[in-house]
Amino acid sequence: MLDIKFIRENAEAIKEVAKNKNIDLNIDELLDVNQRRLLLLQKLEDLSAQKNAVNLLISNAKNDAERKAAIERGKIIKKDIEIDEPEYQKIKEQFEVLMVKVPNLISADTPIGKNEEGNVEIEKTGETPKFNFEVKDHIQIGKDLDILDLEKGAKVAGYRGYYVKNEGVSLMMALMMYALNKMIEKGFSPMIPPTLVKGNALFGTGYFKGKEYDSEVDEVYEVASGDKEQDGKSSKEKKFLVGTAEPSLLAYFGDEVLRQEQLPIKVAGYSQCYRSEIGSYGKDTKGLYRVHEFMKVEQVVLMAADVEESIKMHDAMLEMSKEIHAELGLPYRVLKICSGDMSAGKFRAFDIEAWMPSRNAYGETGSASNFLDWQARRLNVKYVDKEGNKKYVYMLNNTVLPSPRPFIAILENFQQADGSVVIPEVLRKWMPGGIEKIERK
RNA sequence: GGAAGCAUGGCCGAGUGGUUGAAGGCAACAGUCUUGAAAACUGUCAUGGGGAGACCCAUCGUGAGUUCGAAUCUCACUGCUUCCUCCA
Repeated sequence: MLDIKFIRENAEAIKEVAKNKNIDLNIDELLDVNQRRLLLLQKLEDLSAQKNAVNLLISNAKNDAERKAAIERGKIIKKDIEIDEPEYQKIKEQFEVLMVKVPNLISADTPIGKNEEGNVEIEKTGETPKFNFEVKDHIQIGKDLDILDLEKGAKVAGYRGYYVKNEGVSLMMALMMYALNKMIEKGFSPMIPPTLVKGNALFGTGYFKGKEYDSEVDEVYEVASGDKEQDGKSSKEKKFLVGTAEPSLLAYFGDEVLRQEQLPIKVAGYSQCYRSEIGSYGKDTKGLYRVHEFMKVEQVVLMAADVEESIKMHDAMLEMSKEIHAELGLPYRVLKICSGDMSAGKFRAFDIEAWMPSRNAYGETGSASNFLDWQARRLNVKYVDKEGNKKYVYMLNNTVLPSPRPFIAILENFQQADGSVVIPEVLRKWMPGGIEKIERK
């Protein structure tokens, strides 16, 4: 969300961003609705002022006649207010629906592009492996080593379901432990946040495109049955499954006023993640690449409102992802995300992609985003700066490691001629017995 | 499962129908004093919105209601706390 004053003063720039982000929004309509809203608001406020004046007359009346006359006048004003009030509510709602759609500006270095094809590769590191034997994909490797079972996954969980088994479990948990410990070393506080949350956490972070959840466009699961109240009835409060720890981690600070000395706040969350994958039915239908649930370590930062500093922090977070990929020995590349592939709230974003031999391509394994204060306005998270002013904090987030895709990359990149898979050295301390490779039984 | 209570500014906390947007304290900021700091003293200090401004409007968990007038009364909702009971 942006400030309406800012929108008014920068209408042309925002129109440009909306166009570049492929967001269907008429800024002129918003400004017009706002004009009408303000007109009505002024009228109502004027009536309220009259009413308040009459109230004062009543309490200071010298005699009964004076009092009675004032009371009568009060009643008339009240009627006028009751006529205009519903009209105002209506236009206010219209205004809010439009406001929520307004995109954040994009950084000067963000490439302009229509869609993901406009993303710009800014770095490519590591040798992609050459194999002198027939390369298998992670599905085959997983089956051969008895560490992955997709048939049973589909049987029990349906489309995109999966079971991880045996050393596969150790490997996946090792990835999570490694990522979490890495973040603790980097000064992030670890958290296990809730994954079943109220709508506001998802609205506040921008995962709902509108004010309310829309199952047609929002890639979020709504839980069908609410919580049970004390009286045994179902709660009316809707609950949702998060697609990342980010909403839970950021909403933790919702409606709070922090002190500048507390900033930056750095948190790393480990959570299960749920994605309905709406709108990607035909995509990546095989294997672990696109699944409905997985584990992930996510990092978020809340910091003082300084664009330059936030860009530095954003870059530093990307560096951590690069370090992790390098330590795992995965060839990777970094993309600068273009306007058309950026969601409404983002100011600047990178993806990191690891090499996946079976795809003969890089596949996304992480995404680092800088939202400036766009999320903080929705979540209402402020801080008091050194001069005593209240400002919205800046919020950034980045994938530290998701569980399935790096798992794919490891199986496929480190497969050996004998069918075994070598475990990256940094993960071995989390493997039972410290094993160096997963071998066929 | 039973019973009671609470929700006020960055924090704590007073306030039970009419200049209460709200006492007091803490924190913060500015100043005096000091070589500097601390202490002490003085002052400033809720948020959002409208207006060029004087100033005006809204907000005491949320929503509705009673009233000419609500932080204060009524109802619903949400959250929290305590006690008993039960279970680990």
